[in-house]
This record gives sequence, structure tokens and C-alpha cells, in this order.
Amino acid sequence: MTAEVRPHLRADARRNRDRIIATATQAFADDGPDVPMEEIARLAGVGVGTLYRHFPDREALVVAVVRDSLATSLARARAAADETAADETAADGRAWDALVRSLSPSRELRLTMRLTVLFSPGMAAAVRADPAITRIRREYAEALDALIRAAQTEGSLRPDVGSGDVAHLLALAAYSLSRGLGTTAEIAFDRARAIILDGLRARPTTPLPGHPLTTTDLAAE
Amino acid sequence: MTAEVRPHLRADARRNRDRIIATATQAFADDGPDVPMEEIARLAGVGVGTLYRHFPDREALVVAVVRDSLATSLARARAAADETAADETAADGRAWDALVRSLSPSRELRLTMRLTVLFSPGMAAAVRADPAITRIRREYAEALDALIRAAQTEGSLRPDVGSGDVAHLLALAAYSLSRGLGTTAEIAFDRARAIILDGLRARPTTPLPGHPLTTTDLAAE
Amino acid sequence: MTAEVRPHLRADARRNRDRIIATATQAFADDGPDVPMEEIARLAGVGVGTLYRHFPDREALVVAVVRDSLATSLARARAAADETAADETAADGRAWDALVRSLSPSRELRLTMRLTVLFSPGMAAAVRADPAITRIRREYAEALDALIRAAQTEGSLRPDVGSGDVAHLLALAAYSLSRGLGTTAEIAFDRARAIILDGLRARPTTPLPGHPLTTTDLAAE
Amino acid sequence: MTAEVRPHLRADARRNRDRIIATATQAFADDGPDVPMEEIARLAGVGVGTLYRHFPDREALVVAVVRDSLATSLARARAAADETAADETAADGRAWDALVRSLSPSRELRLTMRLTVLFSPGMAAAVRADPAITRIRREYAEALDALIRAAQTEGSLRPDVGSGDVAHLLALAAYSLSRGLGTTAEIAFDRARAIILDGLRARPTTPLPGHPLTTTDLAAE
DNA sequence: CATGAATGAGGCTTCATTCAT
DNA sequence: GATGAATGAAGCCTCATTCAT
Repeated sequence: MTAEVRPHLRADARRNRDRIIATATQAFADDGPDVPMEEIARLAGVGVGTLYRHFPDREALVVAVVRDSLATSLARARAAADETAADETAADGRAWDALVRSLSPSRELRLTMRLTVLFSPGMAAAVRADPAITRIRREYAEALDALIRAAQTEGSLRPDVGSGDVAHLLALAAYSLSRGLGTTAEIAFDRARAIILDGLRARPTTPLPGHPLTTTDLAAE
Repeated sequence: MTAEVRPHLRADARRNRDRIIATATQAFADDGPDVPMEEIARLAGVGVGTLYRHFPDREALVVAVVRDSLATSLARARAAADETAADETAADGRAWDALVRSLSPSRELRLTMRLTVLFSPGMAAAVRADPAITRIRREYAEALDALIRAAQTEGSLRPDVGSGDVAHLLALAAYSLSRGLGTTAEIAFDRARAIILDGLRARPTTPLPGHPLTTTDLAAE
Repeated sequence: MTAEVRPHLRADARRNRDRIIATATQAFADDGPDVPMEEIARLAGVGVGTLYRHFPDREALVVAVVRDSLATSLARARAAADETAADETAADGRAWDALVRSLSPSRELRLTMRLTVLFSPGMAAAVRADPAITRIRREYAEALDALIRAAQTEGSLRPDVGSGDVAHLLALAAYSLSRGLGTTAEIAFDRARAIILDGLRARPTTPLPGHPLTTTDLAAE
Repeated sequence: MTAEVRPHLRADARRNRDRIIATATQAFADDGPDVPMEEIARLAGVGVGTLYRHFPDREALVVAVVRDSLATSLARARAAADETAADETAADGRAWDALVRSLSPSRELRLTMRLTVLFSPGMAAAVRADPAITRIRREYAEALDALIRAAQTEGSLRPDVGSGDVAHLLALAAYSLSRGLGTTAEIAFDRARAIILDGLRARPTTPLPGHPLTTTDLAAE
């Protein structure tokens, strides 16, 4: 689950650290961003002291949770991309297919994106300020850029959108994840995604305002 | 700003009540749903006691804020609808135009929708339980239903979507409102909206999963 | 209900004052000594402002309630005493009979005595410091003293007790008034009183410690 | 001072818990049932947090105080009873002597009984609802019942009273404990108790109303 | 290192009292 | 005079964080 390596950490300590992150992720998803630290420690089966030994304060824990989740998601996305690239049987529209998968973020990634909305302004700033997170976001953005250029080259994606636009729509779809996990919510999500994809595939009707957004444009927000 | 009338309320008290609601709306938008009551009181220029005289607890204040915002938005939407109906110059595609406006919620409505996501489960439940809010939501839903049927009849809206789908996409767009108010955010919003609209106008390519969602489907979520 | 006369008070103001005292007495009896001022005002059908016009603070109201109750009780006790004194048919043991009546305080007096126990130390001090209340207590004590001497003279009351002892026992009996008004409570009270009376009538068996207490001894407590 | 044992509690925590109970008992006795929690914590030399760690809310603290006090009193009463039972030199009237001791509750028990009168209805209900307290009260009642039957059998206690009557008189005497600790108060208490005892020893003169009360009758009140 | 007890700042709410209408 | 709105100090409780065991 953890994608960053901290060299000098005894096996049991490492196990504790991982369990705390996993538990916190689940707790944030279940109970929202205000779960008390003691509750997280309890759920992880450790004392608060241990929690604080690994993460000096709540902010550090939150950053670790987001970092871990993004790293995992990125790793998975890359693995999938490699498989796809190696798949010689794919028809044309291969770049479009990859883009479609980008708009189908894993449940875990969606939870993380949702969290970043729910966290308080201070937490959100801390998350954005984390170098590792920044790096992962940049790599995501680069991958998305490549995908988009390929799809536009192959003619399957409308030419007047940029990676910022797609990332934005991706984020929108992800936010829709409601706390409840009903299948209705999942169906609503899938339907919305399909409609958005049709919008992305469409020939432009009326010109979009401004110019194609890059992910950098969004980050400046 | 206030759309509900409480008959027997001294002028000064009424003024305070309105100011508290306006201040709280702003404070929630700026600092999230956890702004301390005392902070809200301070920003409104009143003592905590006054705040609590008008709203017996935090829940009551939140409900009042949402109710007020929704009521205002509904009133404006209706006024706009009347004007539109009276506009004899509109080309064909009139229903579509109205639908487009539905996907352009006012900044205030967008803030409110954002709030409903941010509130804790308890608050969200209290908001949903409020009769006035329930009524407004129902009226909104009914208006949207009519709009959608008309647009589908005139052929401008794809036939495989329901009011629930549109409401969902509307909500997605609204959530996108970031805390910051930069024009970039506004442009990103407008571009996303246009793309979504293109998706709604599109001839279906691959069939959508499930069946057209009604707003009732969403509420059951 | 009010036994003190405040000369220059308009009739309606006087009526308000009386109603507030009566209401407060009832409210203290029903809900304990912490009833909010606003609640008392509401029950009395006046605004808080009016309440505060008549009684500058909570202490003043409490003192007025106790004073009024004691004054009424004293007046009634005197009226009863006069009637008794005039009753020529009474057998011997007349002083004893009067004493018995002393140990049967009216429901109102019992409530008041109970209140003085329940009030906070500060309130209790304020009550004890009130000159009118002090005077009434003194008059009560004097009446009790006379009664006791007479009863001891006629041989119906054991000689080794003083007015302080009787007042103390009287207070004990009064405290027994529970909040609930069940008849069981009343019967328990009557039985306890009868047993205490038997104790007062008894020939001493073992000598009592100390010496007969006067009411002054008690007040010094 | 503490009679209940909580097995798994660190020594220092246990010490704190005990000190908090002792301090709270004293504080309630001195300043009434409304002493602020923070004041209790301060007097106990701990932070509020510690107080709340041991007792989740004020009610829990009050219940613990009463439970502890009653348990201690019961334990002492039993120890005394055992000694008495072993005392072969006692003259006849042994049951009566035991009853006399029952009417001489320890200072601590008297404080506790006083508290139960002073507490608000809610607190009183919580105290009555506590299983440990209920058990102790029942055991007290049973012991009193046995004592009373024995005394009536040996002819030293009037036959027309029940355990409820004695418990009631016991409570009355206990309530008399004034806030101040003057020796006058103690003497007044002792004298009142002696008089009440004479009343209990007396041959009935006029019949008591109702029938002998059991402790169950009182509890139903 | 792990544990969980202790701390205290901070948020929510109540209510005695004051003051504008 | 009467009214009830406004005020803010004070009490209850929670929880992030520190520290002794």
C-alpha cells in the first residue's frame, strides 16, 4: 500500500506505519475528515503515542494518507498503461481508450480526491505544499498531457481542450462519490462519466471561452 | 437575501437576523463548515447571545442559511424563467436554452450546493429534514423535469437521460467551485459546463448503463 | 399573598409584582432553585424587563419570595393562635395542642423551608441577611418560646428541650417534603411528625447532650 | 475511601481517580451540587481533561461520588455490626442498641444523604438508576429490616413502625447537617436524634396514620 | 519503542443582566 | 412603565498533543 520507502525502519514499526495509514484512509472515507486521532489509533490497534511517533501531528498523517493513495494510484495507472501499450491487438482509437480509463479513476483515487475537498483550508494547503504529492501530481499531469495529444492526433478527442480541462472534469466526476456506497451512486457516476465522454468526443458547437487549460493553469487557481 | 418572512419581528431584530444569515453564508463559503459560532457572530458584528437568540443551535443556523439560499435561487430562477417565456424573439431550441441556463447556477447556489457536500452527516440530515428545504428542492426538481421533457420533445436533448442525470451533472459542475474566486476557476467552470452540454446534446454513442435517473432516484441515494 | 406594603406603587404594578412573586414561588417549588429568570417572567406573563424593574437581581427576587412566604405563614399562625386562645372549650393540654400545630407547618411554609436548603450558599446568606426576614424569624422564635414554656409549665412537654430543639425538629420535618407530592410522602411526613411528637412528650430516658437549645443558638450555627 | 476495585488501572491513574472522588465529595459538601467541573479539577490538582477521562460527564462523577460514599458507609456499618455481634457483654436490648447506631450515621453518610436531596431531578434519577447504588441501598434496607424486627421482638421498639419509617427519620436527621461544621450543629443533631429515639421507643399514644412503611414504600415515592 | 494518562486551549451553549424601542 | 433583543461571562465538554511509565 505504501509506495515510498523509508530505509531505516524496523519491520514492526514499518508494519505499524502502514496499518495506521490504511486505517486512517478508511476512517476518513467512512467518517469524514474530522475523525479524532484517538479513534484512528484505536481502529489501528495502537496507542496514540505510537501514532504520534510516526506522524508528528494530524497534518503529517493527512499528508501521508494522500501521498500514499496518490502514489498507489499512479503506480497502478502506469502498470495499466504499460499493459495497454504492449497490447498489439487494440484497434485504432487506442489513445481515446486510454483517456476513457483516465476518467474511470479507481475507487481509492476517488476517495482521496474527495478528501482533498473535504479537508479544511489549512489541511488542503499542507497537502498541496507536500513535495512528494506535488511530484506525483506533476507526473500524472504529464501522462495526461501525452494521452491528450495522442487522442487529439488520432482525432478522437476534440481539439479545443487541454489537460487542465480533462483533469477538471475528472475531478468533478470523482467528487460525485457520495458517502453512501449504494449502487445507485455508482450508476449515476458511470452515466455522468459517459455523458462527459460524449462531450469530450464531440465536435465543438459553440466555441469554448478562454483557451485550452493546462494542468498548470488549474494549479494556479 | 432573505426569502422567508417572519411576521412579528422587530425591525432591528430582523435586520440582525438577516445580517447573521448573510455573514454565515459568506463565512461557510470562505472557511468551511466548521467556522466557530463566535467567529460568525463577530463577523456579523453581534454577540454570540444574539446569534443564539435567532438560531437555537448551529444546526438551526445552517438550515437557515441553506433554506435562504435555495429560496433566493429558486425565486431568481423563476423570475428569469418568466422573462424568457415572454421573450418572443427566441429561436427554436427554446427549451434547450432554458436547460443551458439551468446548468449555469448562480454563484450563490453553487456555494450552497458545495456546502451541502461539506457538511457533516448530521448537518446534512438536518438540512434534508427541513420541510421548507424539501419543498424548494421538489419545486426545483419539477421545473427541471418539465424542462427536460420539452427539450427532448424538441429534439435538442438526448433521449436517454432523465432529470436525475441532469441534476447530477449540475451538482458536479457546482461542486467545482473552488474556494478561491480567481477568474481561472470561473473559466474552468464555464468550459466544463460547455463540454458537459455538448455531451448532453450528443446523439448517444454507447448505451448508458441503467436507465434514465429521476431526481427521486438521486434522493434515495 | 404579599404581606409587606410598598406605599407608592400603581395598582397594575402592584399586581405585576404580586404575580411575579407567586409565580416564582411556584416555579421554585416545581423546578428547583435554578429556574431561569426568563422562565419565571414567561410564566408570570411579563417580560424580563418588568421582572427586573421590580427586583434588581435574582437575589432580590429570592429574598422577596422567602419574605412573602414567611410573612404569610406568620400571619396565618397568629390568626390561628388568636382563635385558639379564644376557644374556651379546649381541655387542658392547650399549650401542647398549639405546639402540635407548630409542628404541622403549612405546605407553603414547608416549601419555603425546603427552598432555603436548596439555594446556593450565596443565596442562603442573602436570605439570612434580610432585615424583614430576620424580624419574622425572631417573632416566630418568640412565639415558639412562649408556647414551649407554657407546655412545659402544664407538664405536656419534656423539660429538657428548648425552642431551638423544637425549631430544629420542625425544620427536619419540613425538609422531608419531597418534590413529588404523592400521598405516600404526606403519610410518611405525618407518621414522622407523630413519632417526633411522642419523643417530645416523653419523659427523658438518657440525658440529652449539651443544654436546651434556644433559637439563638441555632442562628449562630 | 474507595470501595470499588477497578482491576486494570495504572497506579497513578488510580490515585488520580481516588483523589478526584475525594475532592469532589468535599467540594459538593462545601459548595453545593453546582461546583464547576473545572473547580473540582483544580482542587484535585489535575486538569479538566483528566477529570473527564475518568468520568465522561458530570453525572458520572456524581454517581461515582455517591456510590463510593455509600459503599464505604455500608462496609463500615458491617464491620461495626460484626464487632457488636461478637460482644458477649451486651445487656438485653441489644437490637435496640444496634438501631441506635443506625440512627447515628457517619458524617460521610450524612453528607451523601444531604447531596441526594440537593441534586437536580436529573442527577437524582441518574443516581437512583445506578445498579451499584441500587444494590447498596437494598442491602442497607435489608439490614435495617432485620434490626427492626429484632428490636420489636425484644420489645424495645414500638410495634407500629416499619423500616420505611425509621429510614425516613434517619434521613431527616441526616439532612439536618448544616453546611457549617460547628459543634453546635453536632449537638443539635445529637439532641434531635435522642428525641427521635425516645419517640421510637415510646408506647404509641394516638395511632399513626396509614400503616407501617417499608423501605419499598419510600422508594416508590 | 509502545502505551495510554494528563493537559489545556477552544468550541458550543446558557442565562443573568442591560438597554433600545 | 413594559417589552424583549442584545450582550458576554461562565460552564460543559472534546480532542490535539505531550509526557511519564
